[in-house]
Amino acid sequence: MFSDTPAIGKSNAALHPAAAKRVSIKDIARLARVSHSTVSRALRESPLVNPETAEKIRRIASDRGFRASAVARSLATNRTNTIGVVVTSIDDPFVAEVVKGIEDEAILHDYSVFLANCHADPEREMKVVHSFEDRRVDGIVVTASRVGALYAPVLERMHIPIVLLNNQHPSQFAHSILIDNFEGSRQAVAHLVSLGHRRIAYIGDRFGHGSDSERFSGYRAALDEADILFQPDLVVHGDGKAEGGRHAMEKLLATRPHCTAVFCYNDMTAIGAYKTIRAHGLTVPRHLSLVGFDDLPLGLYMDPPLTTVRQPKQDMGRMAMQALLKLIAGTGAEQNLRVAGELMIRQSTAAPLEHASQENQTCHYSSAPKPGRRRK
Amino acid sequence: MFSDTPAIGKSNAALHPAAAKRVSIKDIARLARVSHSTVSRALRESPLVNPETAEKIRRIASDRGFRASAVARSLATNRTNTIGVVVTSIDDPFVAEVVKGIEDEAILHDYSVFLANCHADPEREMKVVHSFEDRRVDGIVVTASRVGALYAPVLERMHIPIVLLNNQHPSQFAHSILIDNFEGSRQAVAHLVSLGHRRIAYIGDRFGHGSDSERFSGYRAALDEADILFQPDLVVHGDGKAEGGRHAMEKLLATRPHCTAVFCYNDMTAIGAYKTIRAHGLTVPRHLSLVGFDDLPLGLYMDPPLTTVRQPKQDMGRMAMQALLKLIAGTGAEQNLRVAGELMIRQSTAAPLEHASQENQTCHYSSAPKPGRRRK
DNA sequence: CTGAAAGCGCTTACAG
DNA sequence: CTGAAAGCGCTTACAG
Repeated sequence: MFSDTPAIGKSNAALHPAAAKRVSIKDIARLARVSHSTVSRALRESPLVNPETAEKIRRIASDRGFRASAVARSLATNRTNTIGVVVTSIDDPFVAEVVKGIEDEAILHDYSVFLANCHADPEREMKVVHSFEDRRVDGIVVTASRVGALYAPVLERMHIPIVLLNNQHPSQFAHSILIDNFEGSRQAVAHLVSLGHRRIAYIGDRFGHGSDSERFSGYRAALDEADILFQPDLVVHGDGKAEGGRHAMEKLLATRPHCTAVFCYNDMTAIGAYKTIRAHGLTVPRHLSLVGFDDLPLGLYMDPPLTTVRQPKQDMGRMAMQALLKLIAGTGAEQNLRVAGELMIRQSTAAPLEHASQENQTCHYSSAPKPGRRRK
Repeated sequence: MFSDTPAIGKSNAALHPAAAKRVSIKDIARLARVSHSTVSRALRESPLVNPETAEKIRRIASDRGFRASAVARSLATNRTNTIGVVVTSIDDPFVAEVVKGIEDEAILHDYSVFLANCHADPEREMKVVHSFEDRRVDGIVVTASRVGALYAPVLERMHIPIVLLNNQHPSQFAHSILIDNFEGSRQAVAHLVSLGHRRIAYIGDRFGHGSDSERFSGYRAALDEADILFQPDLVVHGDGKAEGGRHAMEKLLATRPHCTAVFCYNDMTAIGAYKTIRAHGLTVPRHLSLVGFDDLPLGLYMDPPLTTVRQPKQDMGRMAMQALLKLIAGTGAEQNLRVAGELMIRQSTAAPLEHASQENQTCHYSSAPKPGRRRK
């Protein structure tokens, strides 16, 4: 029989000269002398096919290095087993860990992930989401979205579940994973209070940007709990990056009396603060205690290692994927998951100098200082 | 006409109850009273369609939020406009930057990128590559491949172009982008020599692992050029990570006489070395000069900032994508691109102490020390 | 400039 | 357990 020869590929190779002919399910069918339906079943481990036939088919397929086309399957099943992840920038250590969590979870469930940068540009973010729609991904996760709830109308017609991770747009969205900024910050500052600090500064992100206001609220709350008067001049703003932290710290060092501790919007801000502190010949934590937020690997290598609020980035990534999986399965409810941070106490925080030896470097604004420490 | 009503979606919605009916090219055709062929052409901006008709079709499509299925198109065209990137781990600052370069270049050419971790496990690496094959990606780039040339036979039948970036398998492969390890290391060490150092240590990766031997050769070459006798006890091995750097540095500090400078396999190794050096009450670069390799962002935040050999990671990513594009277009030649590193001189390197003030911390092994400096 | 037709490579009721 | 048939949503010669 002619149709039996190992010669593979139809004459349409002429149509796409560049593309090498790939063996298809039909080729395997011909070789195994069965219908392509049977091949399809055998390859998918359907119980509907005779075990011996199935084995034979699989052997032939494997011998030929045959791999069924996921794109053809997707067209037939209306599922791609694919998700899209849009990130601000992949070369951001925070994002990288989140993506790792997503990918690890995705692969467990036989999903592949598309990755796209949007450079924190809302327009690009929408563009990327649309390109994912074109690809018919089964779900999308967006980290640090700048669009957030504005998606709602677009999503309506897209029919693709989306979950937002640390949405930076100030509005609610049906499905999201969010770090508990308030509680994380409150604990960080409470830690400083418990060490005896009373003049505690806050270096925020750009004013009202991102999670700045939530973290600021946590800072305020901790102060209130300790009956420490809030001092507006102890609040300055950076830009969420080292550069901003450097400048903000300069401002802080220029105001008298000095603070004895600084809670930073995030680790990168703290990294910048270190630099300024060193430049002034001061030492952490001897002269100044420093706390960050995020727990980037970087903080571990600082001298001294940075006390910070850990965001379980990888877990958050996994959670996002799991939420997506539920939504895809149709068993997902609307929800905004709040993830707890964890205070990682390292060597950048200690009791203030004045505590150990009454130095004159700082003086008290707040009346009636509480007894040294305060424990929960 | 019945077929004219805006009612969209065929009755097959019953088959996939979960999947919401999507509007297809046929629905648009019905609304525009043209054939779906014409819709296809109009949407693809084919000159073969009447401008007015095209405009009308596009308007209708856009009103309905219609987005043509890339998967259907892929099946028809035998191109997915998709590439796969396999990385050891995405939460590695080196990898992240490379991926960014790839993605930026990909998006320019309307390509989407699949990302997959392989955890430096050759088996997983092959698995991931096969999953990419299933997805019919047009090309694949593998960073720090552990399989390398072993791919050859598999690739033969896969018919998917692959380019390797910093292949870690000690063998040649048709298409690769590689940093010039030898020359980068040679320059790094020559820099130390030029500062007056003569007892220069090398902390490698695990012996013979990765690019260790190439970087070691560069070290040797620089020594030879300066007529410095190679001292085996000045070569120790870490693991390419901070932990290994710490231990290796301990070993180095335990051998007498001390070295005055250390060239590290990479930045992470150097980061570990910093820690040990500080722990011994010594200071960089006063007591010891330190040079890394890679130029991770991290190095900038060290105290002092780390002198290192920069790998143009993003550029290398772009180059990999460009090479892939050529291969896909069929205009690619076999080639192994060597990329030049760049010595970034920062504050972790300086003249040795003995130079400034003859201290007794080190003594010379090599006979006939050359006159202090040596410039090219 | 337009439409009818064939085809891409699978899946899956349907009928043996 | 198996095969023939229809369909997934596009593209693209082919013939007007």
